[in-house]
Amino acid sequence: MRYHKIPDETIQRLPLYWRALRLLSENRSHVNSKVLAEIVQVNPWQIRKDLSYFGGFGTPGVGYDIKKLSCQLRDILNLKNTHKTALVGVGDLGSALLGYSGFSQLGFEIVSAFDVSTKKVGKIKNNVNVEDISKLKTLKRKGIRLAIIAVPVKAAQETADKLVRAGVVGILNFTPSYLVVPKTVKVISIDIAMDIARLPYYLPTNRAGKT
Amino acid sequence: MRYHKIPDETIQRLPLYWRALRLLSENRSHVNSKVLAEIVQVNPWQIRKDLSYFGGFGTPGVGYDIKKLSCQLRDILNLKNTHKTALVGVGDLGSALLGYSGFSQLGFEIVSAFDVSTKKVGKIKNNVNVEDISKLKTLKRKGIRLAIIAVPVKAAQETADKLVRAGVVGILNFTPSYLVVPKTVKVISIDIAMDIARLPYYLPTNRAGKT
DNA sequence: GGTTGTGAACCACTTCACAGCC
DNA sequence: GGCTGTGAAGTGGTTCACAACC
Repeated sequence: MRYHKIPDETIQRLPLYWRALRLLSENRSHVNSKVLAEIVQVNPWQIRKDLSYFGGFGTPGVGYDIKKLSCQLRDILNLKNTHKTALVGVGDLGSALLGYSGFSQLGFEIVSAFDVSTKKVGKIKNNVNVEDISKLKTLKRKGIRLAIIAVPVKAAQETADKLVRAGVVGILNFTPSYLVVPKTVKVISIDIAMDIARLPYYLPTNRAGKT
Repeated sequence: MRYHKIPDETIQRLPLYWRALRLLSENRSHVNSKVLAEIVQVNPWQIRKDLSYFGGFGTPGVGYDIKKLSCQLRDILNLKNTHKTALVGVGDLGSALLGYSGFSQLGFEIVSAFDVSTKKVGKIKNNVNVEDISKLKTLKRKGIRLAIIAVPVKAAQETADKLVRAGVVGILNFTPSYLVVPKTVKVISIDIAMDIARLPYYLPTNRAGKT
């Protein structure tokens, strides 16, 4: 019954559990679903169900061994070894991402950066040398299989195509466009503008609009 | 039947429709659900259902008037007038957000920025004066009701509390923490790290793990 | 003929409830 | 007694199919 028809929603919650466990591990050795549930703001049975998709990690009457569960989640999420990552587009957003500690904490290491601007190529940012976009082909040789796209919208698909040709199998897309890629390549899109755009909907106004 | 029990998922899709319509409006005056569906990568009947929650905007046999629908979506999403917004935390991320054109395109205007660091206070970034965090109280007087939190995790809840006290009713939270706020305040959290963390799960490996 | 709008059917995730285990 | 793991029930968003309309 393992690894079979697991809801995407479950996969989305696993990192939350994992992060909570990391914090908990500083103070205690065990946790039950009720306590964990409160931290990540979901129901206890949701957590138990999620974890049960991958097998029983807990002990009835006791709860979950934090160290052990943490390790197993890390394994499931495939975060055990560090992932060398390339960044394409070193503009405002790209630069911010280069300095973003969240990546390294999760085991991502931006080892390569690319841009089209001759102004940026050759510069060194956060210990990473910015290369010309034409050097993308070298990714395969370097064993880099993950990439972050932080280029202007119009260049997004083209960049994705190049990355796929360079052997990239996972893409973090920060542009607001749907990328067409082979089924073997996984794209996760982060579209900040679209998240932001729905905030005003929920604000108190003269309208009746509410959930 | 208007404004009653509308799925959150629908609200999340409306901005996508809106953006697609903006692009389409440059070339044509009408669009049907099939074409729009292809652009935003959802099913035609999903679009029709979503729109039907708010009333009939289309014409059978013809489709949707792009200008009209666009305008109506903007109205539903409450994006008609610009929203003055405050930014708290002018670090890497905060700075990137200050230069982010996505905000202004949606009608958000960052008119005020705050930080605790004496190094940053007093500086001017992207035409915005960085003030000391203690000046947050002035938001109410200035009529600013939206805020972006881009501070370190530990300061997140404290910042949220201050913002609520200063009359803020909508918060964009870029920190990885659950914010406790009154029910009248809407928080939208953007947790980049958690989106990123699930990418490796989908990568082809020795494991059997797949959806 | 083409397309919308929508009640009904469907399906997938969530929630429940309890057997099983410590 | 306390807590997990899970089949079964419930719920709500998605998909369908077709009547209504241009």
